[in-house]
Amino acid sequence: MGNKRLTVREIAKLAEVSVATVSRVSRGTGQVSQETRERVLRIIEEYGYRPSQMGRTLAEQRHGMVAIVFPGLAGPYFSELTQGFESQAMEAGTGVHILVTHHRPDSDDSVLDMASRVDGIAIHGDTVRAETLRRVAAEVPVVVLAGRPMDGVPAVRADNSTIGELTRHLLVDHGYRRLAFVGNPGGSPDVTDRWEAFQAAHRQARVTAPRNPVPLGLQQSDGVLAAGELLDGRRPPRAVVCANDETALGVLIGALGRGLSVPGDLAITGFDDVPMASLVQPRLTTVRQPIRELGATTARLLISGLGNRGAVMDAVLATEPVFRESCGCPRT
Amino acid sequence: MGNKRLTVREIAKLAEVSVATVSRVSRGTGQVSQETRERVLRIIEEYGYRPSQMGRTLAEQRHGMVAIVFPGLAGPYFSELTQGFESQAMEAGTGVHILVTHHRPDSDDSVLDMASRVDGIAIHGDTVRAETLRRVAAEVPVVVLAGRPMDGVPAVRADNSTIGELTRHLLVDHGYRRLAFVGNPGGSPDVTDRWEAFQAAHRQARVTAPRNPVPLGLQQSDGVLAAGELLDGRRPPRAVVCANDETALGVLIGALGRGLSVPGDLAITGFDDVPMASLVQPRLTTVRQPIRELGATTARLLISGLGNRGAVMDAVLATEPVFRESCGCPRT
DNA sequence: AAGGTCACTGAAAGCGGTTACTGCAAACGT
DNA sequence: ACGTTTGCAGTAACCGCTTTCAGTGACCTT
Repeated sequence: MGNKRLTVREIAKLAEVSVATVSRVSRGTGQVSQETRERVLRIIEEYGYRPSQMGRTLAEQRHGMVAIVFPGLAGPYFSELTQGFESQAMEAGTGVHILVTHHRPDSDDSVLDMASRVDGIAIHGDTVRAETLRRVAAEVPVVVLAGRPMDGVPAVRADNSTIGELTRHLLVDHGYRRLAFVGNPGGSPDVTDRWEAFQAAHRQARVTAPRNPVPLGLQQSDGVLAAGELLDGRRPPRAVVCANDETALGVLIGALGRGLSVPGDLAITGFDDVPMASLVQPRLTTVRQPIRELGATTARLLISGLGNRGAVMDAVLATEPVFRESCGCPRT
Repeated sequence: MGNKRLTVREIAKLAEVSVATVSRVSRGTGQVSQETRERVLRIIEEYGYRPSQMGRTLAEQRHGMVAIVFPGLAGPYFSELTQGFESQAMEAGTGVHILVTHHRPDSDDSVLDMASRVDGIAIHGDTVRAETLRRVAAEVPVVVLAGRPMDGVPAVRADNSTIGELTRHLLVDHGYRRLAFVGNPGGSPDVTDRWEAFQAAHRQARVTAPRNPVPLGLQQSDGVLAAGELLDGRRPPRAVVCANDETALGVLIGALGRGLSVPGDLAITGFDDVPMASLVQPRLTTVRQPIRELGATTARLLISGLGNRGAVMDAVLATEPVFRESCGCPRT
């Protein structure tokens, strides 16, 4: 186990050729006679030689690898995002390095460090400080994922304003009053946008919006916590607009567990349209966001951007409201 | 953006010293006079020089990086695992590369490729073929995570047999008959173990076990699907033993959505004791598994094993049953 | 038959660091 | 006063691979 690997030179010696020829054979470039090629291949096969990536990287001046930086990876959102990103990277023959910050304060260092291990970095909104973002962008191409473009760093994001349509639907079409918003606007640019769209919809409908959101995280357990906070209080809301589906599902579980009827006693909406959203009872009204496409677009922009600068600077992907039963609409 | 980085030689020229001195200053080794050190540091600061990781790697013959290979990363399990692994790696000053296979057939290549980019690899059970595992282990230290040791490759795992205690509890203490098992034993060594412990408990209690499990994945949505399959059939089970908490929560949601009472009409148990397990209503009876510790132990074993061979070969972490209300026990 | 083309192969120069070894001057010991 | 230690800095040899450039026959052309 862990035997030291053979190098080109050793293989070259064994095959009685020069290192140049071994390199040509192993990467299939240049011309090598049929006979020599076979001899070298036999030796490579026999000794299980695989060229060292670090040697290759150093010589080629490229890593064949990009990184994607996340705050955390719980929940289906990041899973989908990664898949979209990876599938696209794979097509370009590029590896993907996933870096999770877990909101650690020293994670900015890791990101900086990463800059000299990859050819490009996609950074999820609000995972590193602006200063760090600039320094990283000075070394390698960077794309902001689910955030706003900044200092010439392009961004890819989804249209969060659609949550305003959902809010309008609850206020106007269903006539609900006293809505609550679950999500921490300070936590990510996405949630900031959504909270603002929620407020804007209230203004348009001339209904007073709640002064504060319920500033919790984006996981299902946060939704359950939010349900406790909202429903055990003395003036529970009539409807809850959640920053994402996970928290909406948490609120739903919390409400059902308390014997409440959804949407009868409490209407609930989410954002993302994860698989669970259409599986629960009642099915969740939400906003469909092309998460996988978001990841794929980011990867494309990042990888193509490695060559040519100054293409798309701010890709905003369309989203659409999905009306199901959790808001009070009849099943169609 | 993306300017080419400065090299040691350029910094050396700017600071009017040799590359050796720059290297000594930047890594804080060897002796350098106060005066020279300050001059070099000033230049480094001024030009924002950061030594290239790949140059360093090549010279030092170590990457300062280990990898962890997962089948996917949906759900809290992998999130916890990663955190445990990373926190431990961080203490050792080692970076972590996360590789997600998504069950792609060509992912074995990525894993092999990874072998020349890191100093060690932790591979989650059943994510790569045995043959691949051997080849990787021939190049770098490898630890199997949540799987069995193999061909001299050490493993770290949790004691899955405790699910047998839970099964016994349902059969004997509660006297339930007609249990179902949700999980695909072919999907991972963990589920294999759990399915076997489930069957063994039936034999011990002299109750006929169901012939087949409900072979679905480990995500919450799979649990909802399982609920559909089990509860809409003509002989629904009295209790469901799920391979993990996520599916158990899915089954719970499915059952509640159908207007069933849990545990009155259907008892449910899980495995993992994720945060949600104690938040839902009724709270979930499950097996507590030290997921974070599992990750941490794996990292420790992997990183320490880089130096000395032949230490622990099979670490089995203890687990314990957690009896709450979803199995039918009264709330304590 | 001389000159040119072509296919193949090897020697050597990097890529960006680290570090063993060497050199030099100043300080020290006897 | 002379040899020795000590502190500091530079030269050059790697680390594993790619690639340019040059060299060598064999084969064509006129």
